[in-house]
Amino acid sequence: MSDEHGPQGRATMQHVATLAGVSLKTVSRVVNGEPGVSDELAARVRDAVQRLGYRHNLAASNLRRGRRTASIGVLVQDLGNDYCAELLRAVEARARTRGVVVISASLDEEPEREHELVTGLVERRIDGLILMPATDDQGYLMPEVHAGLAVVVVDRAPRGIALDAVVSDNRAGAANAVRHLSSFGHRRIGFLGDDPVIPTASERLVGYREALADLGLPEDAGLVRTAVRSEAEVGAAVREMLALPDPPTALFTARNVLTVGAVRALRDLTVRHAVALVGFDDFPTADLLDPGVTCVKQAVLTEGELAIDLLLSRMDGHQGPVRSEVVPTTLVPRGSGEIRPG
Amino acid sequence: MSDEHGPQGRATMQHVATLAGVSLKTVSRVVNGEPGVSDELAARVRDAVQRLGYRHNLAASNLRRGRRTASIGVLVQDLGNDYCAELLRAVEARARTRGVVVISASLDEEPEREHELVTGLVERRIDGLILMPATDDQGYLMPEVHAGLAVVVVDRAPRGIALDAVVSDNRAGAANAVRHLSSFGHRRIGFLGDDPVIPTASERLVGYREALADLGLPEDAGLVRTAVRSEAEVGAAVREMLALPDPPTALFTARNVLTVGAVRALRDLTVRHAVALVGFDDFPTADLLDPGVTCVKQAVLTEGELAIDLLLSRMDGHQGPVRSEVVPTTLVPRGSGEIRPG
DNA sequence: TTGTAAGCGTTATCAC
DNA sequence: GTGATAACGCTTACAA
Repeated sequence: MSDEHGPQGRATMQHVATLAGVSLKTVSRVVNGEPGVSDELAARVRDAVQRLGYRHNLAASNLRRGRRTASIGVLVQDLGNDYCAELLRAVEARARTRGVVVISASLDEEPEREHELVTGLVERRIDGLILMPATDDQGYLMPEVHAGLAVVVVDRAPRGIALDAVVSDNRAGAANAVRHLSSFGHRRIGFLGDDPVIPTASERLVGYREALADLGLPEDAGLVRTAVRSEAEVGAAVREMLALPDPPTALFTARNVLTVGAVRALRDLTVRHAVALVGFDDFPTADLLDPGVTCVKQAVLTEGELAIDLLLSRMDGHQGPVRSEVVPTTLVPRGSGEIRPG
Repeated sequence: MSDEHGPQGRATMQHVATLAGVSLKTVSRVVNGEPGVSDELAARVRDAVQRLGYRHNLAASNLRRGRRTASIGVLVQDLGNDYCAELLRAVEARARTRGVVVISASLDEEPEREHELVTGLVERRIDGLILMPATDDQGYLMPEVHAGLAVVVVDRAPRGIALDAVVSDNRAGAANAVRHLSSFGHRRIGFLGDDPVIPTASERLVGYREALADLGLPEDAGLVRTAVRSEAEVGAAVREMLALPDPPTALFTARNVLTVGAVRALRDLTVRHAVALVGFDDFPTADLLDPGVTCVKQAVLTEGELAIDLLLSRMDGHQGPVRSEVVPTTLVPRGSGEIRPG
């Protein structure tokens, strides 16, 4: 509460020891709650700690102990995205119970950032890493894993290296969306997705195609738009697709941002009750829109919990072979996906 | 890429030096890009670094250098909330340009967690802290600030200590919402807000009351509901309020989660086009709902940038008096706030 | 250009 | 019980 020391710099154990009139080691014992210190000295030490505003220096402590830093990194594409934010929350909750702090950052699909951030985190000696990769090869992590870094990849399957992973069943989820639309009579279903270099985007496209093939529906190249990145771009894509001579009667959007953009476009075109829509990845107000937006919901909470559990087990020394969890999705019908062709 | 060392433990500079056949100091020079090392030795060192998978240990480096850790903490209420997530993104973007990593966590309005997390971060010797307080007194930060920790408080004014702060103009924003509704003929405007121990909640309530007084409208205790915490609770509150003998013709919800809950309730009651609604704090699909939801929008990006700029300036040694930024809000009319009384 | 010594704040070892 | 001393991995002086 007081200020025995200057406005700059922290008191060290030595300062505390001097003020308390004891040795450095005694302070260390008190601070670490080790037994074998008389009540009187312990009290003197605690008093000095208070007066100096002493705070234990974990960096120095870990350096000497050779212990872990009790910190993990979580690298996702965009902390502003609901999927990523929820994932982080799930990880954080579980990490806190272990006294582990979470260093998080967004990659924005930039491989460069992934490299930079991983380097920064490794130099800070994080104990574990949960990664939603922006690179198309995570082989560069090999030395880190070898040196004892625990790594779990989420949302996208790891490439170029065998790592524990947690992913949604993207193919099955996408295929299910198409089958759902087909069951309501649609035969011309448009696909709007991200750049297929992003594994989830390509998996969802594969699922779309598989379902079309299964259903005996022809694939029309004009109804497939990939590399649609933003809400603005998806609006233009929807407009173009619906202006085709033989337009689709239903749309499947492969990411939540694209779904919202498509809803906006359909509303502007006043066809929101005429063109069916199913989106991959849920979003908070999907049920409040008119019509409600039918979504393929990912079990984000489950994925986050699986990821942190896998990570913690590795951090605890688990040495077994790589584990891969594929988490099923659920289709939530809300109206937009149950519109019949006009 | 190779594994000269075991699956546990990291190579140190000494290992590199031995393998390269040079002194420890030479390795240090190469790793830190200091001049004055012959090309040949530098190459030998780099080769050894590669082979051993050596990574610079920032903790040890900082310990000796007495330098900063190039890390900051960001403690918000809920990383899943759009306001918090956007704030974090803004902070993160700016921090990255300075090589500063961000350790983030959610407090969920629990003072205990704030204390725990701050302690953990201080023990890790973060250079700065951006805090959305869950405590009603941040005086406990005094010794940390004194010891050189840079702190900026966001969203809620600091209490019990003078700190740099960035807050929305909650009173003016709330008052503006009420005036807006009044200008459309409403005289009975319901208030739904959080627990008034939360400063933003009480400020918004004050703004509501001030506007009523200014407009010469009577305040009806039955139209004011505080301590509404969740989406579920707000639904019940809306139902009760609208069941009153003399129900409100308009609602003002003081937080985005409550706004969404109110929209859901109004829809379920099939009065969404009959009862006006203005919400404090914008949310992503507010324009897509039917009617669009009129919101008092906070300049989150601006707030985040101001916060990190204030923090960085303190971290750079700025010693001036405490600065307090009050960021204006904007009312965005979208339909729900322009409904006239029935 | 390269290497040696000491020390950053802490803890482990082993004496007193 | 308590305290000297060395050491963790690194960088700053200062020599060579």
